[in-house]
This record gives sequence, C-alpha cells and structure tokens, in this order.
Amino acid sequence: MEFQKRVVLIEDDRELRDCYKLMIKSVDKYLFINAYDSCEEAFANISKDRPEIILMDIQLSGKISGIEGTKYIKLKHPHIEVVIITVYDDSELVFEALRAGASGYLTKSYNYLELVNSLDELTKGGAPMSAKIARMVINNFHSNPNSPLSEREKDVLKLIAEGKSYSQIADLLFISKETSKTHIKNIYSKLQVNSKSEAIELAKSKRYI
Amino acid sequence: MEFQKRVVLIEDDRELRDCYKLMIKSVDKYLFINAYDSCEEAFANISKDRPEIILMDIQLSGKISGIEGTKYIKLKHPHIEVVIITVYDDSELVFEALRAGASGYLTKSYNYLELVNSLDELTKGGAPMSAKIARMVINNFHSNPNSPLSEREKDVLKLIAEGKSYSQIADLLFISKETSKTHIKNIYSKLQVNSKSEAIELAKSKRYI
DNA sequence: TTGTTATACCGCAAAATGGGGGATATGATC
DNA sequence: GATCATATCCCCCATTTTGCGGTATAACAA
Repeated sequence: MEFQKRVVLIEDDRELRDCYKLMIKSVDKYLFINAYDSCEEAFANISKDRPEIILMDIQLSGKISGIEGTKYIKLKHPHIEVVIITVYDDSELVFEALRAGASGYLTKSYNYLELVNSLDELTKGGAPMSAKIARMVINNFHSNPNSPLSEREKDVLKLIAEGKSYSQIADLLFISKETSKTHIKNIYSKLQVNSKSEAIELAKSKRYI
Repeated sequence: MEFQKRVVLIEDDRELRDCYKLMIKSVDKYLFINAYDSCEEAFANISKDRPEIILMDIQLSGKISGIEGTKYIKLKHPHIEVVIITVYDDSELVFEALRAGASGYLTKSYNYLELVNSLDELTKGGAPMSAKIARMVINNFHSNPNSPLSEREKDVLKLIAEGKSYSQIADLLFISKETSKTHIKNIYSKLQVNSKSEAIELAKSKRYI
C-alpha cells in the first residue's frame, strides 16, 4: 500500500528487535521492511529497502556507531527520518545524536502506545522525544537569569563570541571603539577573567549569554 | 489537597481564559488558582497565589510581554514552571521564549486532552511542545552534512568561535601554531572569506559547525 | 549619596592576525 | 601511477588587536 511509511530497524539486541518488529507490524500505517543488527548491513540494503523512517539503536556491536550511522544517512539520504532508540540519556550523547541529524530521541521502553505515538508524531512533522530528553533539549536554551552582566554587556559579549573585534563591535552597536573596550574591561572585571576566550567559556558554561 | 499542582493562567482573551479554566478545573491533579489578563496583575498576586505552574499567553495587552514576564518569573521565582500558550509559531519568538526560561511551548488549541497531557508531561519532568515546535527545536541542533570543511577544520573553527587564539588552538589540539594557521587559511579559502568573524558567521548560518 | 550603566578618550607594550611563500606524508580516488 | 584532499610543519612581514593603566560625563536607581 502506497500510503504506508516504510520502516527499517537497526538494533542488535534480538529481544528488543523482535519486540519492536511486532509492534510496528501491528499498525496499518507503517510497513515494517527489515531489521538489521548493524549499520553496515542496513546500509548495504538501503537502496533496496527504501526506508522513510529508520529506528536506530545508538550502541551497536558493529564498527559504525548509531551516531556515525545517523550522520551517514543524513548525508546520503537526507529525506530519511532517523529516530534514536536507546537506554542512554547522557546529555552529550543526546546532543551529539541530534547534531548528527536525528529527528527524535526515545529512551527504550517496551510500551506499545509510546512507540506508535512517536511514529505518529514524526509523521505529522513533529520530533518525538521522551519526557526527560525533551526537558534536556529545552534546558539547553535556558539562559541564566542571574547573570551579573548588564544587557549591553551581554550584547558586547555575544559579538565577541561571534569573533568580532572591538572596532567591528563598535560599528555594529553604533558606539565608539573605546566604548566597546570599556564594556569589555567591565565584563572581564565582573567575570574575573582577562581574555576573550576565558570570558566566552565562563559566560557560556554559566549561561550568562 | 497537598498533592495538587497550583496553576495560574495569564491570558487576555476572555473566551480562551474561560475555556482553559474549565479544562484545568475538571482535573483533580491540578488546582486552578486564578486567571489574569496581564502579567502586572498576576505578579501583584504571585505571593498570595503561590503557583507551581503558570500558563502564559505571549501577546498580552499589558505593558509586559509574555517573554518579558517569563524572564521576570524565572528571575524571582525560578521554581515556577512557565508554559507558553500562543497562536504564534514564528521561530524567533519560540527560541526567545525558551531562552527566557519557558519549560514548554504550546500552540493554542481548544483540545482538552492535549492540554491535560501537556500538564502531565510537565509534572513528570518533561517539556511539553506541539509537534511543529518540537521539530523546530530539534532542527536547531542539526548540522549540515554537506559542510565543505574537513573534521579537523571544523574542530579548528569551533575553537575560533570560542574565542581561542591560534596558539591556544594549537595547544588544545596538540599541533603546532603553524598548523592551526594553515588550517585557518584553508578554511578561509574554502568559505571564501578572510577573517574570523566572517568565517564564524558563514559557518553558523549554513550550519557547517 | 553612592552605585550602576552607558558613553568616550589617551597611551603603551605585547600578542594576534592575515597574507605570502614552501614542505612532507598519508590516504583515497581515479 | 597520478592526482586530490588532508594533516602536519616552517619562515617572513606589516598591520591590527588586545589587555591594562588611567580619566571623565550624564542618566538613573537605590
């Protein structure tokens, strides 16, 4: 049937693989094409399988990790939606997977409804995420409301972080070069640092900007 | 009842206000405290109301916008969870709201289940988002797989964007200063620019890094 | 009244930058 | 086997930037 979404699964745990397979097969909207236990195998068959959605485990026994695999897929077949399924919710791993091009990130569960809802979310243009992941992703945006920097100083520091020089900042903010230098001196003194890189590092780690 | 979450609504459309009020009142888990049509009024009563969740419209008739209001709340009462409810899904507005400290972002709907599910998501530590918003947020992470830069060059450019000097980059990557200069020269030539700021600007706008 | 913010100026020595040149070694790709 | 991309390293040089030391004014808030 043409309206069905073609789904491929990459997961090296046999039990989980069978479980997901059953869940997907039971829904009309999705057409379960194949399951592989490594990216290598999946990629060898990708032209034949023509998946629209790939469910990808992140820790795989093969040479290619789920993150590397995601990068490869988005490079060669950008229209394919990759959803990560994993037990790991380490923040760096999550953000790496998203940077690699994943369209969703689910922490493993045998819950039937959760998986099907996630596929539905994806199909209607969403980005399925488990609750904890969603919070991590949102928190990534939050800036610290207790920044010691004034609004103007934040403006200046943001431009510093974009690689602008004092003179460029002056031009962009319609102030003199000396004023941008003064702002930067004040920023350094507030943050107790004495170079651009330290200021950027501290401000980013504490989310002052 | 102590287990109930205290909810305050800030919304200046009377019809929507009544609608949300009814929805929230109908669920045992949530205690509808009050509805206001401006941040000013809500803030005047915040110590009395002691809300744990604030549902906030983004375009308000008062002087304080929903985004300003969110900033204020997260500054003075960081434990309060703010969820934005709005008709607008302009990407800059969404990201501004999230940077301001919002824990969720819902595009308005009179759908009962959607609202209650969202509050439940929030309560269990998630970040409720409408499908389209979730995708916008995730897309914000995606890096361009067609970057002309090599992995090493990306490493170098990322450090440039952190304000590091050639010598600092050399130390961090365990290469000589001359090598970092060579990488940067190659980056400039690939991106057709000739300064740090141009390289950062172009690379960020095209998501090369 | 004191403090913060935003603006502006001067001088100076050290550091960084951007451009020019050239070099070697390792892979992959053709 | 030739070519290309990548990653590493070196030299020179003029110009700009940076960081630090000052000082100063005007607005506004606590």
